[in-house]
Amino acid sequence: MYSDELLKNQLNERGLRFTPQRLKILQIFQSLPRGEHWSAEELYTKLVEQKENISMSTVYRTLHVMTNLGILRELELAEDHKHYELNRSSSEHHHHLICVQCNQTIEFTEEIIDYIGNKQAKAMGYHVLDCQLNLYGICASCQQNPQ
Amino acid sequence: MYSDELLKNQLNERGLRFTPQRLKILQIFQSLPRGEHWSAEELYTKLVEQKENISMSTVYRTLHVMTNLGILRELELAEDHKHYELNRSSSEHHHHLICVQCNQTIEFTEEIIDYIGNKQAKAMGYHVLDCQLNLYGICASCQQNPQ
DNA sequence: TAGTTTAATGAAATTAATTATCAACTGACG
DNA sequence: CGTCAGTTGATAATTAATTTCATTAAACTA
Repeated sequence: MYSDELLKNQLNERGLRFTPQRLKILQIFQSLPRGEHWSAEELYTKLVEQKENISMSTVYRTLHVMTNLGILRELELAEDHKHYELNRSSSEHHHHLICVQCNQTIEFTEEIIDYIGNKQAKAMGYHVLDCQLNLYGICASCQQNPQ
Repeated sequence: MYSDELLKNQLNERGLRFTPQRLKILQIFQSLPRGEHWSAEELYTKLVEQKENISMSTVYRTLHVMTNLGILRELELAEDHKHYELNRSSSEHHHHLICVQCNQTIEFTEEIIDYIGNKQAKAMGYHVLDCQLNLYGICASCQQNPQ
């Protein structure tokens, strides 16, 4: 889990600033159940509900900053917009199986994938931020009811 | 490699039609070097160059159809739009390592990933169309020159 | 092979997500 | 406390992608 201090340090190390808006957004993601991912729009709606005055611009900017710090992961699943979720530790880290017909999305954990991914990336001199295996296919139900 | 007949059969099986536009677009992807991926815009430009009268709507529609048939793979890499490439056989199948700072993209092959992905998907009753491992990180060069 | 049906196409209008702009504000740091 | 530079909010602008609909043409059938 990210503490306020950890977020502050991570931002300041990069010359970025620790703001109430960024903290609030991180806290919302931390409060979500494991595996739940939100769009920018959904996050904004939640902020409005909570009477937080954070603009849509700031929402988008914060999502980018936190993704580039490796705090959040940006998911491109079936929908036509991005989703974000907390980038959890390896044992809680998961991947996605997506039906291209009905958009059903199933999460699964397979630690060997992360191990191999990290190994590959490090071999190329990369500092890894996120490792995503996306499997696209047709679910059992859609195979029986085509179209 | 896809023959005209194979494309026609695959389309007709699903109640879809074999059209000159779809064939032409498949042929273009088949002519690209391994690993080269194009956006809808780039494909359209190529078609205009070749004096093919295919509309942008048809380009988008064809890309979707072929992705859902498993003929093409839809990639969401560093750029802000999708890229497409031929979905090649497993030994030529590759994954992507992307620098979130400079957008450098490196391809790599790791057959074990595809093996595990297929196993997982089949265990859930899925018919697999594509398996994509995306690794996001910061390349060696960007680690030295932050920002 | 002509006739019927229904999917596909092209052109234009439209949508939705995301990004850019810029003046005002406020963290970080000395 | 004061300065500097990054951040914010409001709005405008952009861009990729989708929808609409009249027309065209594959696929199938008699």
